[in-house]
Amino acid sequence: MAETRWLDEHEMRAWSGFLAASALVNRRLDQQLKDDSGLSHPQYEVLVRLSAAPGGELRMTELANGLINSKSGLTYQVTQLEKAGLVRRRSCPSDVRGVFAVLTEAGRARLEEAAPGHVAMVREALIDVLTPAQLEALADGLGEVSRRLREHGG
Amino acid sequence: MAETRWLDEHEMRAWSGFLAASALVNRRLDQQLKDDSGLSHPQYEVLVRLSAAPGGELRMTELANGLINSKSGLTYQVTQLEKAGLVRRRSCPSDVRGVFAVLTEAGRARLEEAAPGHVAMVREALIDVLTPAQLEALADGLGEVSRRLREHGG
DNA sequence: GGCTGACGGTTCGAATTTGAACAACCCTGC
DNA sequence: GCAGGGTTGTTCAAATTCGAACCGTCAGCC
Repeated sequence: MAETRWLDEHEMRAWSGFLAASALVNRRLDQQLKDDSGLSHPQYEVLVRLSAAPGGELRMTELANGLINSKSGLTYQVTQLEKAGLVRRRSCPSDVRGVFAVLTEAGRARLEEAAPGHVAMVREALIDVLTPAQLEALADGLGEVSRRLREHGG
Repeated sequence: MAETRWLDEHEMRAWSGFLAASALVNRRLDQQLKDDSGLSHPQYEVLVRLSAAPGGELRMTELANGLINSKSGLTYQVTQLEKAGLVRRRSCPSDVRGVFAVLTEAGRARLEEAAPGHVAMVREALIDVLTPAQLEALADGLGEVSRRLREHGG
């Protein structure tokens, strides 16, 4: 193995900033969502994805891909959402194994109710803190970072 | 309440990039650390902070501040590290309530063993993917973001 | 001295997460 | 047809997380 290239001061600053911001923003968002509308951040994410999908439904696998948690974590969250009546399961006609998660009316309503507060918090915690240049650097840089991790890791 | 200012396309790109990168990088790091040296990311963080502190020891509260997890989470992790012999607890002489977490020799050794692989992964996943300009924007922008969240939230 | 309020760390129960194991199913090539 | 290999979603046990409650202690103040 090659000699270790340690992080210089610049790199270290970026790394710890990223690490801290990542943890703090996530925590703050989860807090806000739970207090404001009784949804966890993972649950909110599921609802958002479903609402953006045609017909308000997605296969479990598609939902898990590029999402925060593992397959089993998704099963759990969808079950929770189903108990709350915000989502229901529908089996796929062309593939018996397949399962669609479908956004219910109540789910869409709940999402629309939660969205404004969520967006406001996203602005307050992250977006409105950054300069336009930083915003663009973040979009480009972190976009590339996640693209690579997605490819390389499944 | 004011009209909701939704995210425009630029802002949305930055936000989802941040969200995805945050989750993916964290997951990848945890994976690498666990496979490579049997430490979780939170545990590694604790060791790093201790090793950087004078005397290799810190009060629990100081350790919890600006760290990823809650007080009780820290208690748990320190207990785990103590079981593994990488850290030990020492009560504070001037304040009976206080507890120091002290890095043991084994702990320092384990950290030195784990560090190169960890840094390599940090580079691969994040640092080396970014341009110098992006790196600086990240350091400045996210630094400010976490500073504010720390102040405003405890 | 004794009261009051804040602090430091742990304990507790409940919720969530993960990877591995599993069962059922699809598809391809023969 | 039908064996083999990869998918799909769930189940399971174990680990981790959090917040709230808690106990002992400190500091200021009368």
